[in-house]
Amino acid sequence: MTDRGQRLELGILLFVANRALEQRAFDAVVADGITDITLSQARVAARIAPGGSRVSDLAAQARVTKQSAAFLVEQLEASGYVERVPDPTDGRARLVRLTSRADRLVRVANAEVERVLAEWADHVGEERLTQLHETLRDLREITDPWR
Amino acid sequence: MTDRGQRLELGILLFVANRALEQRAFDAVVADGITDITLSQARVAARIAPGGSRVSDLAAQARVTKQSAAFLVEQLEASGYVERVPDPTDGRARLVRLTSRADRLVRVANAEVERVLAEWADHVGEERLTQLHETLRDLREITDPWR
DNA sequence: CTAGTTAGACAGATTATCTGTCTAATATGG
DNA sequence: CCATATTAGACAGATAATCTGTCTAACTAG
Repeated sequence: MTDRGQRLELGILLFVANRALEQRAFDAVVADGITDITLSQARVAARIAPGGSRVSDLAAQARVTKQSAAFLVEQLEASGYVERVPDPTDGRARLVRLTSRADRLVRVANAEVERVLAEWADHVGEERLTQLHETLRDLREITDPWR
Repeated sequence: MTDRGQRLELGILLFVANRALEQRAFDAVVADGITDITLSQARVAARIAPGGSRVSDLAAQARVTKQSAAFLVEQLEASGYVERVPDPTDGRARLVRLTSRADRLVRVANAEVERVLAEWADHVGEERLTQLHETLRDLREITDPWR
């Protein structure tokens, strides 16, 4: 059974799992020879939508101020991983998009995430991992103001 | 069903849930009038074991270097939330312990976490929340080198 | 068309984090 | 018991990340 006292550790458990996944993906990227990106930059890059995202949205999703997000996007742009184009639907905004230079980065990171999830599935079973995912997806409805 | 593509978002989901919980707890502390602590400091403080923890252990659990952890502990000590005492079992080490000044902090944060978890249980059901917790606890065996 | 809001740029300061080095204490293997 | 290796944490210095506050241009709603 899971009593109240133990429940307080849920935050730690979420942190540990998230951090383990993130670190494995980032380490794989570095091991692949991609060393001109930091973990903070990668966190922002990982949140860029297929068609491009606004800095404000990235900031909201990464839970940092838009100034911080803009700073990281600036560096990603300098490294050539993203480009900023005017948003056709809003003259104030610019869309941040991944460039082709980011392809390898994305591929390597995703491959490692798949590998980690396979290990997780081995450990707790496919079904429980699926349940974990679905519960978190449902929780997002009340924990994430963005989307 | 949860296909492979969707699985890649698990990292984001873990992040969102963790961050939501952490932010709610921290906001509650600030709302209670406790403003002389930062989120980073609180993260370290939340990992101090009942009998005290070594800086090295806190660093490992918070996934930062021991220099970073030492820096945050130093500030927590200056604010009076923790004290450092020699570790009787190891002459090199010092144990970081919460002081009585931290009591209110801990109480307010824990109360808010309980509140958030009650909301989560309302949203996905007690059973699924319990499953979430148990799956994450099992995953910790392979994702957390510490403990 | 006016008032309010939003996107992002700019400036400046603070906070958090890292790498590298050092000393003292502990643990280990012969 | 001693030599060696490891560990805990302090110290120094540099860098990275983050924040608050302000400003302009562009959108939105009444």
